[in-house]
This record gives sequence, C-alpha cells and structure tokens, in this order.
Amino acid sequence: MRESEAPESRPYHHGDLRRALVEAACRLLEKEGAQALSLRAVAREAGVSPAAPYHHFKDKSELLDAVAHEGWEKLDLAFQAARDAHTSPPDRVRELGVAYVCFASQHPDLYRVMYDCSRDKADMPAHVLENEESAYRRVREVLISAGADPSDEIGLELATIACWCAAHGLAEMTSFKQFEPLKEALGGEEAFLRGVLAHVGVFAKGL
Amino acid sequence: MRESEAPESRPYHHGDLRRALVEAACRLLEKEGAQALSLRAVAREAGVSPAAPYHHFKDKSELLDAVAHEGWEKLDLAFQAARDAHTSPPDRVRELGVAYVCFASQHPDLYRVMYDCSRDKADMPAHVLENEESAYRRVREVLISAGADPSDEIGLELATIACWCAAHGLAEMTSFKQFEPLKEALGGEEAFLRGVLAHVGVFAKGL
DNA sequence: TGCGCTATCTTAGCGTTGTTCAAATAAGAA
DNA sequence: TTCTTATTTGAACAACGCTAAGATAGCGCA
Repeated sequence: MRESEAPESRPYHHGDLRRALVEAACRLLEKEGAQALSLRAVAREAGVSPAAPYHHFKDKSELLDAVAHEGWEKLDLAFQAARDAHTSPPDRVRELGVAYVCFASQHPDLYRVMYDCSRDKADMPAHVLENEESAYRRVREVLISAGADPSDEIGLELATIACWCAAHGLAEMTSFKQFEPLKEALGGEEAFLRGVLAHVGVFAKGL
Repeated sequence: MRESEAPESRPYHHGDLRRALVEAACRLLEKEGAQALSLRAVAREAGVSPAAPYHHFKDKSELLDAVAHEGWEKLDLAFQAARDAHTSPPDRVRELGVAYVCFASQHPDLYRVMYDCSRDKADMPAHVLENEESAYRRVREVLISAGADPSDEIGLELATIACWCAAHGLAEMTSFKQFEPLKEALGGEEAFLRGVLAHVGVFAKGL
C-alpha cells in the first residue's frame, strides 16, 4: 500500500520527472546562472541520480532545448501583452521590439540558453519562425498593418528579419558596460533601448 | 653550445609558446569547430603538455581572449578594405556593414569566440569600442561623413549602436536554415545580407 | 669555468563533467 | 501470484579545467 498520499502524490517513482527536471533547470538558471547549468547539477536539484535524466532526454542538449522551449513561450506571453496594450500599428511595431529586448534583459541567462540552442543547430524552433501564430508571423502582421506593402513578399520578409536581427543584437549587447553612461544620460535602460531601436528603419517608421 | 640553428631556432624550451598556442587554437577552430576548442586539445595541437599553457595564460578564458583579439584584428583589416574600396559616404556605411557580416559568415567559429568573450564579461575589448582608431569609431566617423549631425552626440551614439546591433544580430542569424529559400530567391547570401541591412535606418540612408 | 636563480615545461593527480551499462526497483497486466 | 515493461540507481569511463611538486634549460655572476 502507498504511504497515504505523499505531498506531491507521486504515482510512479517520481511522478513526472521530465517536467521536474525542466523546472529544476529553470530554477538553477535563475539562481546560479547559465554556466552552472550542468546535467548533474540539474539532477541534483531535482533530487535524482545523475543518470536519471537520460530516460527522458537523449542528450544534455535535448534538456536545454526543453528549457529554451519554456523560454520562448514566456517570451510569447510578453509579446501578446505588448500587442494588446497598444492599438496604433506603428506603436505596436515599436512596442514589440521593446518587449523583446526587455525580456532578454530581464532573463539574460534564459535568453542565452534560448539562442545558444538555435545557434548550435542553425535552426530556430519551428513554433517561433514557421507557425501561423509564431512570434515571427506576429511581427510580420504588425508590419503590414503599419503600412508595409503585403504584395512585396520579399521586402516584407527582409524587413521582418531586419527587425529580428536588430532586436537580437541589441538584446545581447545591452548589458555591455560601455553603454552605461549613455543609459544614465537617457534616464534608464528602457529609454536607451527605445533610442537604439528608433534608428532601425522598421521600428522607426513601420516600414 | 647550441645545436647549430634548429629549424625554428628555439632559444628556450619552445621559443614563443604563447604565440604558438594562439596559433594552434586558431588552427583547431577552423578544423574542428568551436566546441572542440579545449585547453588540452590546444596544448596537444601545439605539441606540449596539458599544464604548459598555464605559464602563459592564467585561465582558459584568457587564452580565448587572445584568440578573440586575433579575430578582432582580422575583422579590422576587412573593415579597412571595405572603407578604402568606396568613396561615397553612404556606400561606405553600407559596405562596412556588409563587410562585418560577411566576415562573421566566413569565420563563424572565430566570430563566436569573439562575441562569447565579450558577452561573458559584458565588456567589449577596449580597442574595439573605445580607442580613437577603433572599429566603433570608424562607423561613427562614416556616419558623420554620410550626413549625420555631429553636434547631436546622443543621436550619433544611438545610431552607431543600432548599426552594430543589427550587424551582430544578422551575423548570428544568417546561418539559420529557415533563411535559405530567401537567399536562393535573391541569388546568394550576400544579396540577402544587403537586403536585410537595407531595412536598418542607418545603413539605408546614412542617418 | 662553475654556481645559483628563475622561467619554463612535465608528470601526476584532484574534482567535475557528459555519457553508458548492468543491475535494482516499481507499476500494470495476465 | 508472475511476467513485462518503464523507470531509477550505482559504478564506471574518458575528457575536461586546474593545481602542485619536481625536472630542465637558459641566464647572470663569481
């Protein structure tokens, strides 16, 4: 007989170890940073042996993929909030960019895992770039509603990619020490981010 | 007495092991990629014991810093060439960006080491951002000669950073598989890069 | 010349990592 | 119950970054 409802009511050895591992990894990521995220440390944090994760993930990289997936979903929430908070299409373009870079600035280690996963495979997660409801498509749609010519498919694609590249570059560079005086002069990081994005065509004028 | 001029005339045990290690690291980087760049592998490639590098570099990261330094100097050469190949200021702005991203595309593993070093310390190498002859200053100068208002210091700074961010983002994303159809439609990677950069304000119109 | 000093390099070893494999364990089906 | 399967463990391997102690080679100075 089971010992009368363990706190988390684990029907199996651990319940859902896969989920527990991803959560432990996220916890570690916030507490200790990205360079402390070893497979063994994650197993330790989840209270399980070093070999246990291999029954749920083929690789360390596959666990990181799952963490990254979690990250993209959180980013998607921020995206939705930014879009819903503004009605004017040009505002929406700008605020989408700001939301993106702010997310990266607030979760630097998570963002690093997210992009390192993509970079290693030269491949973005399908639901980010390809889906109908993907973040990429969302940017594209907002660009159209802000005045971009929907019949110029190639131009539209290039503009969307330019958006994304500028946001990603800024996301990785905004923490550089050299920019701190400028941030202070502008009254905070967000003003700095807005200032930089304003010099990227698509963010500046919606086309 | 010395044994009559050994091939490389090594006055000491190895001659200049520091330099030899950096060169071995660069060789490994091209042959095996960035994830194969362990300290022990570098020592092996240089024909020396695993502990030898520690007399020339405090850390593994300090060796990588030296490799990155080498990379920034190579990039600087490409920058100079791009600037000297064009006379019209707007052309120069554009070609600087293209040269930057092309360099990253041609030496992806080196570029990765270069940026990972900066990212880990949230700090760009001094000679890249701060010096008078730095790449950053070079972009700034070209922006001014292309029509940017030199009295608007903050605006100029923001525009330069926007340049840099877009170039960096594109450099890291240009290898993504999802962009391949678009590259083909445009007739090659360079056309793709130019197309994307054309949607970044500073690259597009020099301001 | 010979002696010591110091920088350089090696050998050996520690603790950690990613990964594999055989054995142990528990859940569900018969 | 017993069999089967999914899950977890424990032990081990190779490779890693790094350290400490000893060997070696070049240099200055008597």
